[in-house]
Amino acid sequence: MSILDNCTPAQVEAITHGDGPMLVVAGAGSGKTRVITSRIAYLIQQGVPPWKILAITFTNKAAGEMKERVRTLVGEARVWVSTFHSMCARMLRQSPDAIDCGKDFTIYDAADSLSCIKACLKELDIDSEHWTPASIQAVISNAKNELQTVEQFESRAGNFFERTVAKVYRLYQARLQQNHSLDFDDLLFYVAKLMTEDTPFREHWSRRFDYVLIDEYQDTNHAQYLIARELAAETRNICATGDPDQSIYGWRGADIRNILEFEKEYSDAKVVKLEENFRSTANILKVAEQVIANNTERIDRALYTRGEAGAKVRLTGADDEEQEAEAIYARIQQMRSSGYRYGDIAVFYRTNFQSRVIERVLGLEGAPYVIVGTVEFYNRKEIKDILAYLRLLVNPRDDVAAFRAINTPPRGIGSQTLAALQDEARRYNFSLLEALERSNELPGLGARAIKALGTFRSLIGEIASFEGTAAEIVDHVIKKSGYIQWLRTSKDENREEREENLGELVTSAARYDERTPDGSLQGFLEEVALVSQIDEYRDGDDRITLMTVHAAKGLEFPVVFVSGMEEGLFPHHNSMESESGVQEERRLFYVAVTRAKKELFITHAGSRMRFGMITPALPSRFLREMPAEAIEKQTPYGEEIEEPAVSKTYAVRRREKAVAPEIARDYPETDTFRAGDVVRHPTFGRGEVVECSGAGSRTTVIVRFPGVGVKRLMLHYAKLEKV
DNA sequence: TCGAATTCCGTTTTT
DNA sequence: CGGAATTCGA
Repeated sequence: MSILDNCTPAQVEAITHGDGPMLVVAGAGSGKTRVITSRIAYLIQQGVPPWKILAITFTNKAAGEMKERVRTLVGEARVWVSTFHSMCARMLRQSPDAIDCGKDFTIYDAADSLSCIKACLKELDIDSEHWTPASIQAVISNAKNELQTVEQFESRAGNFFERTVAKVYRLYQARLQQNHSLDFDDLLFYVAKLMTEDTPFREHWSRRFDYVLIDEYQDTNHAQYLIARELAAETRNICATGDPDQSIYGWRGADIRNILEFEKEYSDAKVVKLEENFRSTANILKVAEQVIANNTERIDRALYTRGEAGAKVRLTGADDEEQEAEAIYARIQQMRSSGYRYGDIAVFYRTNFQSRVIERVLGLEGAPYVIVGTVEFYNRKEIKDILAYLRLLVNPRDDVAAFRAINTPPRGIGSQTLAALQDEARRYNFSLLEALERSNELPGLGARAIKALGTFRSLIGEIASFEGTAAEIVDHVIKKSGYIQWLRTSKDENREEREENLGELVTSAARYDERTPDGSLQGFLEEVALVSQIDEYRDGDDRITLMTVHAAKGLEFPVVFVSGMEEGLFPHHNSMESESGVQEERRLFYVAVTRAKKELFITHAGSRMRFGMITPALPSRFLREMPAEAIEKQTPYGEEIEEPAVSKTYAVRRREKAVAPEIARDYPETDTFRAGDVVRHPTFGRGEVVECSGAGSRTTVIVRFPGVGVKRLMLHYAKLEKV
């Protein structure tokens, strides 16, 4: 079978493009991934050595699948297919002198980085009400993505907040270096710096590949843009593919200009547009296209399909999230009776917490499902605990790991002892473990503490001397550290599940050993650090897939549910203040809709439990942007709602009075209520305030609604009016 | 120092 | 509501 079979002329044009830069602007469902894999196969057929081809994908899962497809097409596996992050880690490890700590560095994930930042804040005695460690982390992350060094950031810091962040950035970076650790952003940061400023490094890597292909180019940030550009500098055979309408990572530093200005960067670039959609029915595509047309910051283009109209997109308003989940379950069963399998079905949501209700209802009903993301496997407490020991074996200077391992399970090393140890380490510029080595002479410690430290010291020594495969080491650590014994005797209600997870960790190490014969514990840990949520997900099982819209990027399902379409949730509060924020949310919705092949259900709830409180919500503005002729409105029970063509409401079932889907207003936070006030609520009607407590955005009002009951509402969300 | 009890606080989205 | 941080008694 030829690589070009069943391809459209535009696809063939992209696949067979010769040398020189090329931009493939590919709409949703236009066969973009297939074009890239086919192009790789084509290049190999044309005699390009496979090891001279580099393909960069967005996730490791996509990388694996792409490699597999190339193998099927031309029986070749020596192509380098990887994500930016994995690739950068490999580049740094292959260049021993590239960074100060050489090639033996540990990769900190977001949680490790956060605890490091917390430690820095503590050390600097910064304790602000207003700035969370996470917000400081985000600012530092953005700075790194923009390639701002500590010095540059310091010189640009204007206000008090920025100057504070600058201090943290400096200390954080120093700690990372001392710990021989890199966070996610550092991987890109260092490689981008080296590619632009270090001649030997650049020369080596820009000659390494003859062809560079980058997928999801619309989601690259500045550092990634530079890395890609320099990697392809020698031959200029760069092929970028993406879709500006699917740019959904602006908050992470992704710069949509990278794709919009590709033609400026490469004036001789060939541009191929793939505008035929092969994935969705006409009705689904119509909904997607009409909604995205509301974005102003956009290149005008229209996708088309030659496929059938298909079923209308079904829109359902439920009273609350519980009913919404039940409605989804009911429609799922309906879909099954018309021939779909569980595995054909996906449920999307904007934020992770929404998965809980859906999960609960599906579980109650006994429907099989899999959640992609949420508390990912490697983020579980017990896993991170054991990983801390493993990381310490690979990199004894990893203080974040040392801090975690030293008293888990508890072995008599409390905060006092730990503080003394840290003082010692800081005074002599030691790592925590180095300070531990001389802990016998540590001043101000009691005999008990010294003994406890000695126990831990010999434990680490014992574990370090153990040799074996990654799986054997993991197993050894779980047992020797006393962790499993501690877990078994603990009162943790999830202890059995946790023990199973630890078993699963050994299994995954064993799988790594099998897959990577020349692997090491370090290799395993690196893989663990860089796996994404979606990488873990394997389709094929006959189960319903639950995931965030972000995680759904690049996937497709015959049946799709997009849930929680409410103002404040989708679009999300934090994005609603700016027009560009709303536009990114709209692109996100566009991504969600275009995942569907045959059947699309969109749902929203009139109220939702948030922070343990019922918070009312209006239908999302995006719902009003959908074309009426492609929509069918349904009750939560699946009955069609006959309504006038121009309707203002989506969610009226119980009450006759319509809730006007007007855009959420801002409510003055100071305008509080008192007991006895008579108020009106858009859903619950008239009521009397029983109690009002809290301040600012956390103000809580308890209201008794005659005939409805007593409700606890958050003033920030509740649209309460004084009567 | 430990662990149970209590309070606090959060939610975008993720490599 | 549910996990993390903090407090407090032993």
